[in-house]
Amino acid sequence: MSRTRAEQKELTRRTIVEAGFRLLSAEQSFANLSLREVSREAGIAPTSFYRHFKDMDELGLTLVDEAGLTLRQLMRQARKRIAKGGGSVVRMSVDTFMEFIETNANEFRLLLRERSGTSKAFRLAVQRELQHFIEELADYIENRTGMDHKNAYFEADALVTLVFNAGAEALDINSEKRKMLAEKVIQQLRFVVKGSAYLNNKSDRK
Amino acid sequence: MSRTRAEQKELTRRTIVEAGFRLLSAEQSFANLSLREVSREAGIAPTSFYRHFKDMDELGLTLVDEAGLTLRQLMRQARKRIAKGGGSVVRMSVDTFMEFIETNANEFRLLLRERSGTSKAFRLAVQRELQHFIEELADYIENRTGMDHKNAYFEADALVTLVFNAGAEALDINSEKRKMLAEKVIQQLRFVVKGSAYLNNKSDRK
DNA sequence: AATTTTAGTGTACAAGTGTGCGCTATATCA
DNA sequence: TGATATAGCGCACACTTGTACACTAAAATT
Repeated sequence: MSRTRAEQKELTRRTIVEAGFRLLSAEQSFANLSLREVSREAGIAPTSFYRHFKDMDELGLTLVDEAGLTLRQLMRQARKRIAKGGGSVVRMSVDTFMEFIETNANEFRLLLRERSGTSKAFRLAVQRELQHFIEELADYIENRTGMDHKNAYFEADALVTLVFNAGAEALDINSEKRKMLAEKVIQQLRFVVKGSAYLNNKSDRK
Repeated sequence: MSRTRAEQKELTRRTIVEAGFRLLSAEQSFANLSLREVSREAGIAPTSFYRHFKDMDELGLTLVDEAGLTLRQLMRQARKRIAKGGGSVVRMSVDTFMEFIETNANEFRLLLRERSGTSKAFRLAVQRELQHFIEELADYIENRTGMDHKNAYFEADALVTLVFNAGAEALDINSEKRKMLAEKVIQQLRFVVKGSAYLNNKSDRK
């Protein structure tokens, strides 16, 4: 059993990470979260924190990674559902994303805020997560429509930007207004898709 | 001269406001700015701060208002230039906005960050500033194209969202990459404009 | 000229912070 | 079994923070 010790360590680490997520909310961002606060929530001594993370930044980057992972998993799942023959790709993706925001509001808030936060490392980490979606979507568009890579990328970037921003808006409104919001973003995505198709049809199918 | 006193007060108030702006940067946001820090920068005693603002929140809202005002003035100026017969409306507006971000980076950062910050009052204040542009643009589109109000609004919202986000991206890159960025956002705006026009031509002109 | 108002000051305090240091218990290794 | 490594703890320290309070000088009012 050369494991019990490492296991225990990993367990405590998880406790800290989860304490971190638990403390995020509309009123508290990671930036104004203190090492002592996290330690308290995790039920460990402040100095024990250092056994697992060099400092709060290291914890923060871990949280960003995990939030990104959660989002990616959800979207992959959605893609499976789409492939299996569900409805519109656009609507399905938007719905999935909105679902993510409702059930993982604080994870999303983390990404949203740190994308423009004061730590360059954080900003880059979030950017990387978004880039992931943009490139994947760009490939999909490129294959699907045959348009050149650059324009496919521009289109994908616009789509992700619009959805992400709608997500941010969703955080502050009640479920009544969310219907209107969903309608808005879907229409906006249609604008982009149609506009891109129109501007790229030098010799294309519909 | 029943003024000297009120004048002096207003002067000190300005000093505080400007100290606030001066302390904002890529590395420091308004959220992690302390009352004492601002007072120090303004050259007054911490307790004197209260003669002008109830608390840091009140100062913050003032800063948001002023940043919004600056942006609005710049855009109004741009519109005049456009009316006088300059080039493309889209390119002109984007150029003006990008200019704002270069010469007023910290004002923009303030808007960008507080839009998703931990204070609802701040978020609303920024939202109000953006709404201003969206509605103005929506009216313009509605008059220009005759499309219905809702779709004009959706289009305007998408355009502002895309430009604002490009601004956020611009903050972290060198002027070499900004060219590519400008190209990207302009193309994306074209997507939206064309797509919107296409989807709304039940009986329209070009 | 006497009185009142007020912008700005300095002191003080309680609360919170990150982190260095030395200790303990116990899992791991030789 | 004896030696070693280490996760977790408590204490201590030097800082920073917001703000209450009593004060002063001078502008404004009477």
